[in-house]
Amino acid sequence: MQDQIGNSRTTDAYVRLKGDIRENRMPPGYLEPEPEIAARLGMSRTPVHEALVRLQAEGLVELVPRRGARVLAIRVEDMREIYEILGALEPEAAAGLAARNPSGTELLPLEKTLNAMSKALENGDLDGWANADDDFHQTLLELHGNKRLSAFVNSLLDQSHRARMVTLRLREPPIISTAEHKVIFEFLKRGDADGAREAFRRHRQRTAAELISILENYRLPQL
Amino acid sequence: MQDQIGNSRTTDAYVRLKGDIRENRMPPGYLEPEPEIAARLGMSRTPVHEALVRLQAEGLVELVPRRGARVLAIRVEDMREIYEILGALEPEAAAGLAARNPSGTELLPLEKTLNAMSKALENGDLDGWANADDDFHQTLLELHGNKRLSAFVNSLLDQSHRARMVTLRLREPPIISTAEHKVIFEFLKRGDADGAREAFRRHRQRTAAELISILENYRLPQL
DNA sequence: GCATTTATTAATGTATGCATAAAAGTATTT
DNA sequence: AAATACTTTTATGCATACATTAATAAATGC
Repeated sequence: MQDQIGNSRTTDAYVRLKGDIRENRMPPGYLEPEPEIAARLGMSRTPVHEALVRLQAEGLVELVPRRGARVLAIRVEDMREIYEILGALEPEAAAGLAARNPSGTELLPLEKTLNAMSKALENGDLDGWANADDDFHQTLLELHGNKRLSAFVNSLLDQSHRARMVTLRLREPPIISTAEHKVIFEFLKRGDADGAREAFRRHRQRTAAELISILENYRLPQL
Repeated sequence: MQDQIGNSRTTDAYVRLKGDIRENRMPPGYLEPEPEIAARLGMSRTPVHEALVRLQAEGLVELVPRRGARVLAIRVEDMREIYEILGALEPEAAAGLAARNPSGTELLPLEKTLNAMSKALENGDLDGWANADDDFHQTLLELHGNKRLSAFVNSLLDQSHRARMVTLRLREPPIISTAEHKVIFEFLKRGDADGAREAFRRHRQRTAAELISILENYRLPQL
């Protein structure tokens, strides 16, 4: 009696809960006991608990001793931590990728995300833009090939997803950001490691500063 | 009927298994079914399974469908991945710490690890040296304060621990390494961010090259 | 009416049972 | 003796039962 599509119940619970958190159906601060979640997902506590442990390891929820699982809010300090790490890792990855002079074919998946980004920007589709943005960063890391690096960055992007989505709506359309991605892409294509690194670093510094100043100006200590 | 010292059985299992892996009592490739582990640790399968899931998330074991948990070997590519990430993160952390001009008092715990390192080196105590080395890196990150960064680097150090211990015995005493740590410390004390970053970068580059060349020369594709 | 104590509820950690399914071992046939 | 089919063992995923203990509600004393 396995589940319809997915593999294990645990994975199913994990995916669904993560989606709920990502899309704010389970907003930050939301606290729900495991038995309730289990009932909601139509399974027993065991797989739910395992999924929650995974989500806790990824920093998305906190297991509160006798209360249940609480969806963690993202505070400004969290964003600082996350951007500091991204700012150290992603430029190096970009440089590494550029250094081995990737072919146009190899960079094709990355180019696709750029096109998606531009199109979404034209259409004023912010959600689409954010997805393409995530895709760009993930694809770049996959091309670079360091599995641990890409898994970790992915988890940081997951953690910050909600905050980025909120601030995206509190500012001008991401024209500069889109352009910066293109610049990074050009450096990669040209095989210019230092250029790619610096471009990425600037991009990260700018986005970090922007996001944090929005959080502070709008008095959003957490979301 | 809680356990003697520890908190939960799960944590107890986690700590013990991690220790077993770290100290090679469960060598790479070692495969053991969960019920057997549970019997060995004197508890039921549930907490053992949870502990194994945690260890799997940290990249120390692999859960093989109907066989049990296998201790993962560290291959050269893994070491490359790990050192690439450390090489990007640690120098930035050191620079960040230096940039805020830490006081001598604040750096005291770090200085202690340096002394321990020197002493261990004098006594030819390689295990002691390796512990002090780990302590230095961990302490530096704790001082820097980025929790996510320090947790992640810790997990990378855990993963590479065995490999580093083996190579440590296949080379000259770590005189240069010890000196490099002192140099990094001096830059931190002086509040020289760029100096600290570069010193750390050189340290990581050298140790990575050294370790990988040992693995290759001794034909140790995995350990 | 308020504080303190007691009783109740409810959530978690752990153990265990069960069904499923893969491995391993055995037997049968050729 | 080898290959195939069959049986047995065993490991896992999930469900569920139980004990412990925290949180809440109720009750008692002041």
